[in-house]
Amino acid sequence: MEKKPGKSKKADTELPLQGPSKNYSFFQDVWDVVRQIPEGRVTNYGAIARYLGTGSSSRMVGWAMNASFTATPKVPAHRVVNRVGLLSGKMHFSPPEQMQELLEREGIIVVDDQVKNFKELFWDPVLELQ
DNA sequence: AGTATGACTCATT
DNA sequence: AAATGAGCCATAC
Repeated sequence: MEKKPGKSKKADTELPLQGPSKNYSFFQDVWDVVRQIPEGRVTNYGAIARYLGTGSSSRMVGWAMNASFTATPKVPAHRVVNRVGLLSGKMHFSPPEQMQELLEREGIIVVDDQVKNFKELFWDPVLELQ
């Protein structure tokens, strides 16, 4: 990935919302949301980011997941996939297959690292959590 | 201190 | 419709 300093589009359409940076509670907030994902359901990074008001910082949700392994109580990080239902974070599990295994244990079908029936299993915190 | 790199996503080409 | 570019911002080097 390249780094580009010049900003051109979309900057003025950004919403101010709450202050995201230097909030260490951001990780905690992410974990709290993830802990509320029901068994057998999944969500994605963008939805969590939107729910927390950080809109376009879905990457940071990924970082929060990366740190979630050390979190207590445990965070069901395996229930967070990318926007098309792909298990993009499986390589970060102890054995990478663990993520799929955990999902299948909850009745979720995974084929080719992708959650089947993703659209119906999708749990949107913005809608479900209010 | 500056560059690079992501468990991402969206708009534009 | 696939590929590219561009924001995002905490860590790593």
